[in-house]
Amino acid sequence: MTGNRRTIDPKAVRRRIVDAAYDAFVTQGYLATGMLELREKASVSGGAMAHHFPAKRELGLAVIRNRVAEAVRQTWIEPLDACADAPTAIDLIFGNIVSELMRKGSVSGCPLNNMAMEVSRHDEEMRDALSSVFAVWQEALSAKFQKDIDANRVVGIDPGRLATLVVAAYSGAMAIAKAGQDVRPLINCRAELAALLASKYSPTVPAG
Amino acid sequence: MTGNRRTIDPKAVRRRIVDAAYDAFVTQGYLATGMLELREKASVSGGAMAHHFPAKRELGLAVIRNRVAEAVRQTWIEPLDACADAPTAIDLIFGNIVSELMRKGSVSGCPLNNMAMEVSRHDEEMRDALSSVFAVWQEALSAKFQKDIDANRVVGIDPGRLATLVVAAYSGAMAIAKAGQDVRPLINCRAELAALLASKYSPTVPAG
DNA sequence: ATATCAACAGGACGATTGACCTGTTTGAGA
DNA sequence: TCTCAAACAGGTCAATCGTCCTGTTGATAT
Repeated sequence: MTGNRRTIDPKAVRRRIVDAAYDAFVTQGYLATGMLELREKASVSGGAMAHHFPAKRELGLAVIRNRVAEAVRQTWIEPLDACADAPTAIDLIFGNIVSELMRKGSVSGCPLNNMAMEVSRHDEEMRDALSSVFAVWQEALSAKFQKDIDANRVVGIDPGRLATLVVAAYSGAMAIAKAGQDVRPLINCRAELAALLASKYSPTVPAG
Repeated sequence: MTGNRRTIDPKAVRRRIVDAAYDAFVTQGYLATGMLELREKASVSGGAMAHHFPAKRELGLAVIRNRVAEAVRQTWIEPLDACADAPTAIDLIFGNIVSELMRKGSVSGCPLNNMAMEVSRHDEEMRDALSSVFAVWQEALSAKFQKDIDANRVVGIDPGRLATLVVAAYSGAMAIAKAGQDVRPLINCRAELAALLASKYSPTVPAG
């Protein structure tokens, strides 16, 4: 019996490491997570870890560029493309997040925001990677607003500025929700943003 | 010569430590700051540090309850009390922050947000302390909106919900600004919030 | 078959962390 | 004046950090 044959599968090993790192970085934080802890979670030896990720910061960069960027794409950009207009998409996205948080029972925060707060001051390369994810997110939202303008669904808005506000409101609401372990900030921001967008999308005139 | 007389001034020593800790926690982060580093910055011995703060988390709690809460009070609650109405105050506060950040040339982020992201998942007592600062902040803003309602300056708004949106937009904009080392997210959110509040404070009627 | 290198195992490395120790000095009350 | 607890000095402690080492296995090319 040669049952303890060594399995050579670099892609799978690398994926296990990055998966474990993404989960740990998002829930516990980058600095609070040790390489030894990740080795155990991913069930890889020190040699394998060093082979794929000689330094922790390379693992951090991989998590940002692969997992965090993908998470933003899935939760925000895809629904944006699927919905008819921006307000519908934004309300749907907030609803999805709120539902999932209530199901899990705890608020671990926005992955992008979590990592950005912690590492952006220490490592310029990570900061750039995180900043570009924010930029992609905001530009996708801005483009959606622009589409609504082109389709005459709305007039008199600044797509870029409005996109910044939505992204900021989401990130901030998630931060407050995380600090209080309470989803209500997200619910409140969802309602306020919906009302704000509704008033912009349904034209009004001054009454004075 | 007895020139090296030991100076006994517990209040001053404690204040030096907390000052150094607040500065370091806000700019570098809680976990990224070592106790030895703080001892050097505050020029205190290991014995003095252990006497005043036997554990790091007690220092963290002191920073949150004394310095972070005070910072929020000064930058947000005081201008809120000084201004005629909420929109004026909010625009002033954003303007102050933007000016100071442009003067400094770097964005270290919102002190409350920075600490909340990092420690709220590890220490329940710190999380409660941070959450209560968020609550005080939001309630002060909500009370100001209520005052404006009582004074007939505005109608048809939900003070609590609107306060949540403003706090979230500020926190989130600061997070994006920090990640990109760029004040424009704050400028954009300032403009959008000003427009939003202006439309709520100057009544409009549907035009369709 | 043999050479070769990526992939992996297991552990050791120095550095640094937060905590805490014993001993000394100071100021205030008895 | 004497006592004693608070305040402080200086250094040590085990634990853990991230990194890297040597050695072995497996797949691939020739």
